[in-house]
Amino acid sequence: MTAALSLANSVNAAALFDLPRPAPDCRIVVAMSGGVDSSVVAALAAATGAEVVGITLQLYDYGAATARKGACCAGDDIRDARTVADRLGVAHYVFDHESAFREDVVDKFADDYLAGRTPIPCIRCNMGPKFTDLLRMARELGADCLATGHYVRRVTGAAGPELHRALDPARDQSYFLYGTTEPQLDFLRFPLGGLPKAQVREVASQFGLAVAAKPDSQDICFVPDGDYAALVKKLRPAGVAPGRIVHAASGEVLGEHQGIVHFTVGQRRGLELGGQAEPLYVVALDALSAEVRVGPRAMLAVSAAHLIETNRIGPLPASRLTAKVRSLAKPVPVTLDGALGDGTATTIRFATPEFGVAPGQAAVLYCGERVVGGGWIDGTERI
RNA sequence: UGGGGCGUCGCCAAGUGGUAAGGCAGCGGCUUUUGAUGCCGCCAUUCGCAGGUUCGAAUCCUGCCGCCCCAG
Repeated sequence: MTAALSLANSVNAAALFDLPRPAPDCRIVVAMSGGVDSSVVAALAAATGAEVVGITLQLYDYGAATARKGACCAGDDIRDARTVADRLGVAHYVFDHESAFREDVVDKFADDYLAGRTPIPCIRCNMGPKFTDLLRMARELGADCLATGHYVRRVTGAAGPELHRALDPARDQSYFLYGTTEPQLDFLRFPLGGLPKAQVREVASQFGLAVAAKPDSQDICFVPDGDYAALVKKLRPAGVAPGRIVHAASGEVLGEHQGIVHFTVGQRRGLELGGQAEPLYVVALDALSAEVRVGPRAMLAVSAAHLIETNRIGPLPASRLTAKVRSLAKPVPVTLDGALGDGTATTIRFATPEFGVAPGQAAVLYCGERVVGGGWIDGTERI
């Protein structure tokens, strides 16, 4: 009671879900990872008066991961989600999604690294398990929408729902969601996109949720100890081979390495190349020769990036396009060289050189606060 | 075993009598739902070894060891 009252003063729960009918007639499925954010979403959903069904996908079950802080969707986190659901008095289902997660996310993660790319499993997880599989389950359950704890906003524009950056730029997760299709977006809700994280934790406390003080998740959830290279080696023992470290400009062999999977374009540390006048960075990775090419920072500058499998959300603006090549970065001005969306390939050109653009990462396009789309970086044009 | 040069932190490298710069690498931390970058902090009681001179030496002297170059 108290919780609901004080909540009413700070947040209008119903407005956050943009429901098609009066709340009591609605069914909201909430994707519950076991963390604070999705737990608060569940609480807010319950506060609307709608029927709430929490779903947790069990994505992996590495024993070592269960006790790890910052993980999600396995072991303790599933128990946390259940505890929250019980507390809120809402239904909660756990689905074993390990094999699909492994196929859609983990295997591709390993293969990308072996190919000299730097994957972003979080984006693939959103595209597949969460926004395809879980979303289908929600529809099958007769839900009116699927709500998640992502910090991003769904705004209804003239041409339909749009995806916008979170109000709090420090929490914005739009980079990880550029692949959301318009039909998916139509069904999705992101109630936290307009709230600062501090307030989310506050709401969690107000509802008496045990996860209120739980640490934020970080790193790759399915890598138990942060040693992702070890996981790749475990999954693809034959694929990890040592090789040479070569200067990208002179061709001089500077050293050796224990596998291309340990590196990413733009990386400085871990090369163990002493005696240099200035720091050397990984400029390129060659999977065939197992060669790591390095050079001074200036060699990281690129003028353009080639994108594949692009997605577009909403209309493509004529100008004022910006792009992010990594999650934490200010969007920088770009121009688009080609079409965008429907899986086509395209090229973005940076107004000023961009540094450390790694193939396998994503480029996400914005027009102001709106996410216009994005794609996987397949290659770059050096300056 | 003739001549010349060099030997300072894992690497590069200042410092030539006054009590060990800096860079690279490494380590730790901050930041972070990818990988990175970045930022902050730490990192040689000791200068190839052994003696000597001096109030005081990495810096001067002697010997030894090691490496390099030119002569052979």
